[in-house]
Amino acid sequence: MTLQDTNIDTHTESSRIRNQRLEKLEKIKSLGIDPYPYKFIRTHKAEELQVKYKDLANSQETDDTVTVCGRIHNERNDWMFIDLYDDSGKIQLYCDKENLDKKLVEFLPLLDKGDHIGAKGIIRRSPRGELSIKVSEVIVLSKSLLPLPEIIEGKKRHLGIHDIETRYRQRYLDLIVNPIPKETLKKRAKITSEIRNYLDEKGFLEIDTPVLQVEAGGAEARPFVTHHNALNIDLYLRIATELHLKRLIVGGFEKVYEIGRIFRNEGISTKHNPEFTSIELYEAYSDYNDMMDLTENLVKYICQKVNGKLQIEYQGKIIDFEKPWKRIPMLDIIKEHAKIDFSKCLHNPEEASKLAINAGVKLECRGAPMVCPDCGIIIAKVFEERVEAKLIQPTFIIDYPLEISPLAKKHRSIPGLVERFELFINGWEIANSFSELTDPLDQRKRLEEQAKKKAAGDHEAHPLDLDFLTALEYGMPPTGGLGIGIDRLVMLLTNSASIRDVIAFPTMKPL
RNA sequence: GCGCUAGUAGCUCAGGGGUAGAGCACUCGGCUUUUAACCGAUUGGUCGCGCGUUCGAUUCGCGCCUGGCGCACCA
Repeated sequence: MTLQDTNIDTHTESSRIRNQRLEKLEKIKSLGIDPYPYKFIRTHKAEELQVKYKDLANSQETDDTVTVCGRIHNERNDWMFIDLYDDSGKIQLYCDKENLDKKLVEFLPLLDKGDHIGAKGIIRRSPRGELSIKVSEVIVLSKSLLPLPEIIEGKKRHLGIHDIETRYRQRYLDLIVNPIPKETLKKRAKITSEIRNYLDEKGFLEIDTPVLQVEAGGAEARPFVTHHNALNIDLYLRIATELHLKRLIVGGFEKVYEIGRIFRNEGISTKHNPEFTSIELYEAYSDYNDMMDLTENLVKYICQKVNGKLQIEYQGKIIDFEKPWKRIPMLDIIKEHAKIDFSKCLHNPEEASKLAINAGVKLECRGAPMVCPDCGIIIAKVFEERVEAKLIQPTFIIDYPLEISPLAKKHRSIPGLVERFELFINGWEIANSFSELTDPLDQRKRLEEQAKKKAAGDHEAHPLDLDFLTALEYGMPPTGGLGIGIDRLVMLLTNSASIRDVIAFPTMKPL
């Protein structure tokens, strides 16, 4: 049900319920009570009380007066018992009507499930063992007009939503009634804050770079376009933070990072949201080997901090972060899984495509045959098709073909390859890293190649960022760079099946 | 973008070419130390939207909308 329904259609069941609550609201106001007051001071949260009084015996009553506040989730015995929830948990309120102020007894039926209330009373444990507050005062803190969704599981009725669409579209409802989304988002916050702790400790500086850009570079992806009215120019939403962070290295910062939202104008799936969060970091005087160590240590640190252990279960699969992570050259692992040896034909696309086709890999892009693919693209295709899904345990794939890595430095000993790695876990690419290309002339050449592709209609080719090339010409120190997809890492560490579960408000088509 | 699948009361779901069903919620009454409180009664629907077939469509057909899953693209 949407608010529109309640506003426009006065004949639905939901509007009938809303009207009943509006009548209660009016009655509350007519008693001189503000149903939406400004502030409430509580002495305890629910969980604090549960801990503090865990040893209180059944039927025991204390002299301790406390105040609590939260949302009513359930009520029993005609408002004799109220289940009150705050963000720490539940506490039961007990309204002993025989000994309660008559005004309060009359006021209680004006409440509804979903209302926020504040209550004052003494702590007791009921004869059946439920810690309760025997209330002397109850005030409304926010009158709720719409009913919260409830579900019945077996014999238990409780707040909840089954409908997945409602959960994502009205996430506030999901968060009110389901414990898991709240836990997942808490863990996500923990993950990003621990990443910051880890990097800040190591002397990295977090710097924000522009989201609105004249050219969206640093990755292969289609950008979103927007318009700046005063300048009367189209701008792109960034698809990576790479090129600006590298400018900061040129500028003299030696360790920088950014945790930021990036935007890619692509399809939506359980693993893709149009806006997602990456962390990119750059460290001067380092190479991709250093980045591999950093990645492994960082992810292990995060996993330990968030889950308290290094073995996790993801959708039925055990993933072990503890053992040293494998580091395998891309060509070797292709040889292992696809029985193709590309090492002798890194400069011979005809031979490479013959090997791929013989092995049964279709060289197609969007269903159409590839036009003159170069070696790098062929190798990447074979890798994606034959290897990627098998990389369940954390694995570094190292030394990528040059053509698919226009921002990475050429391999120091193997012609045709670059110093690049990607980290795979559960068959997903989690991280991407290079010994950053710092040679301004080589970089210019490679971006000009990309520009040609772009001109030929490849929407995802890298644009030519002339200022970035100028920056490199002033001199960039040897630098290791790393990018990690935060959302997928959070999915793994929270056992979430869909990226929508780790994003508070995932992109949905409007109704 | 393609394929499969779903949409019926506030919630969870059943049904099926002939007046639209259940449980829970809501409202009312009873009861009063409950935790699914309990007992009773009432209320509640454009069966996602549109077109077609039909005497008659919520049901059958086609199209559309929205979601889910898978594929493709990608991270």
